[in-house]
Amino acid sequence: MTNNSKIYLDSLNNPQKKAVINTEGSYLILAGAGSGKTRVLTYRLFHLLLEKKALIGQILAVTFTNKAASEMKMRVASLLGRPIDSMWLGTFHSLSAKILRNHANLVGLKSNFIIIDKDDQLKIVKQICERDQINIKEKTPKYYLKIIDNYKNKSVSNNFFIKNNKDKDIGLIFNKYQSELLRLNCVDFGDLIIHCIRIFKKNKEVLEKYQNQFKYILVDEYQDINTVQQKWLELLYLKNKNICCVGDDDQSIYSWRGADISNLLSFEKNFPNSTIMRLEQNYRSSQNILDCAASLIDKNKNRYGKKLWSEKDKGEKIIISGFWETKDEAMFVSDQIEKLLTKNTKHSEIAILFRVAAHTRSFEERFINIGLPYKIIGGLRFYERREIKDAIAYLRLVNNYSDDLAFERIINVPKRGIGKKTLNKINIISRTNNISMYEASEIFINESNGSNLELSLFLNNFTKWNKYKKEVSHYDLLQVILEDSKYIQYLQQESKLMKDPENLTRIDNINELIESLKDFENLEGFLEHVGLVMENISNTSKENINLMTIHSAKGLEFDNLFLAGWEEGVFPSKKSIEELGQKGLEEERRLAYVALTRAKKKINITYVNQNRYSYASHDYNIPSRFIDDLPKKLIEITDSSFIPNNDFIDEFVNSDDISDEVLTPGRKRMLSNSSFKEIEWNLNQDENNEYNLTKGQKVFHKKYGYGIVTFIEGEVAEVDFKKSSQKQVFLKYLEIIN
DNA sequence: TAACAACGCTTTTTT
DNA sequence: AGCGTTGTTA
Repeated sequence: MTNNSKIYLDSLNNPQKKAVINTEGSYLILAGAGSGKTRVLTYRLFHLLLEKKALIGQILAVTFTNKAASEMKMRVASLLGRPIDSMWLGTFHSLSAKILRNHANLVGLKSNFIIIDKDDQLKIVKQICERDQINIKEKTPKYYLKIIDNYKNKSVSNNFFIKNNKDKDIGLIFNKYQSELLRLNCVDFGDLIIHCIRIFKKNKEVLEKYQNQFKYILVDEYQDINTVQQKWLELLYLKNKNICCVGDDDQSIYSWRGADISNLLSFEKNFPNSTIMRLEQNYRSSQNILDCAASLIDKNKNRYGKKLWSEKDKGEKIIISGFWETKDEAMFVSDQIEKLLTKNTKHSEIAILFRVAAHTRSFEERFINIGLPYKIIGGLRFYERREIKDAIAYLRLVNNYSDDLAFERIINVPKRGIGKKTLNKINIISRTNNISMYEASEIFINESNGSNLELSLFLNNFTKWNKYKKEVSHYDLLQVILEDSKYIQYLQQESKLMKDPENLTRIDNINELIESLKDFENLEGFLEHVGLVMENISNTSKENINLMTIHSAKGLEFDNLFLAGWEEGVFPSKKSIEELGQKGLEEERRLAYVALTRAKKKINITYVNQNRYSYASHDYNIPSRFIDDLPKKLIEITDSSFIPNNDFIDEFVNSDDISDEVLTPGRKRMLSNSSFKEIEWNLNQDENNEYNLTKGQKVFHKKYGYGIVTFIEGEVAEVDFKKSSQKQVFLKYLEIIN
């Protein structure tokens, strides 16, 4: 190979180049945010192929999400100029599923096993509790499931689990849960990997086959892998011992899912003779943003430590704004966004990040009002919607009559008068004869001389659909099924009754599902995809503003970033701190670090004083401590609740009646909307005159709580607050307490 | 079996 | 406050 043909290496800096061309041995690449990690990974893959170190099928590349996998696949394919479909590139789960399908019999499964989701898992646990009469008052099925799931992130052995739990019920439930999964020919997410490891350990020849096949292993987001995944990697690595893991300890944000940074910290132990490399030049963010992020993450104690630097300009300060209510926050952000849009900023370069998925709501309302296009990434996942799961359950059952979980889901949807009693009888037949519910219901009908008309109609339909399956395309099949089963009719009826406005979109979702079916060659392919892909289908090429949680923003970047909900309790999450103390706080801080480092140019942070959860409206939130962690010189704070004359309010109060020019397009649209009502600004100065505040008066303040007035001048009072020091506050924000 | 009332829990993050 | 789950009744 001449140097000429490696021209692609010229676009890399030196550390990056080293990370690409050192192919033999074990490497840990500590890649800071925005340091070109993905680039290094794709180039490394490309390099391996170009240098003929390995064939496409001899590389194992593990990513964190399916999205990342398909993106990498695309990038490498375009560098290479040919498709790389035969590369083993995917998530731990999808790769494990692929392996497991080939050797399912070795762990007592059939190769057409079904991958179940949380709902199905929970259903099984519930059934077990019911059958064994386990009290679920104090410890709910959800709790048991959580323990099982957590355990499956940590260990491969079932026995260990039973031995180490004092709670007898958990051991019992765990055992029954596992045998129930086997009986139903199912696996949960954790099992996918665990079964693989079991196969590897018990069957040397299988393990060797894969060990020999995978000459090179690549792992992305290494900081977020759990103990079981680490074991999986170690087994496959042992033969060729070429592994390259890329990660950033500062961006580990999945400990609640079993991610264990100690994997990263003990890399040299797990993969002996390894080399650690660092990528510290940041190509993404302005210097100010980097400095802010650095000063924040510096507060964490448990970290490798690295210093990111950039050749970019200082850039703009981070703007921090506080509001009373969530709708004020949404309004401010949407106005800022409209300003950006008038400056020809692309929608796709704008993102709003949330700690909690549910908090997108007030923003959505606002965007719908003013007609801004947005999309929610992550959020309510498409495949988790009720109607989608129903439709898929029909498909699952047509595809495989012994899919009992699918059977139970749709046997009475839409209502066929087949309730608990009938179902119970079928269930008993199924269990005593060791047959599927579907077969059991055939027997049930024969025994009852076909008296259950609805049930026999249901079964007849399936016989019919099963025939269709061979004759028509899978998307036509779904259409037929949904009509024959009167499912569509049922949705239409529901939406007519207006019980739930959601029902209108349900039919749209079904249509979208039928459309997306066309992307798959056959039904089996689609069902495999659905089992593994928990992400939304994003077929919208339209320009949209991006709304998502910080977790799902991992790996992404945007010019303009809005970070909403930076309040104590929300972010850092109260729950996280309560459950894990200092550790929890550090993870929250890493999350904040991830959030900040998504931005290329500009960051707006917002917080809201009033508690977001109105059912507990007695508490008021204070700004996140993470705001205090940012260097004062690099930020600008505007808190409308304390400075009523700030720009934001001026602009709003005046803009409606003064000048058209200040009106953003969205605001115009909204004002022309008859149903729009102006937001009530709590700025009525006259009210304050009614306050007869005197020195020594007990008062309540929404932000600082209870206190005693020590001094009054004009509109401002000095108050000695119980929970805080002496503060100067506006009279109008004080409530008199008698 | 289905409809309705009562109750209690929610708001962390996802393959 | 609003949802889903459980219990009660027709």
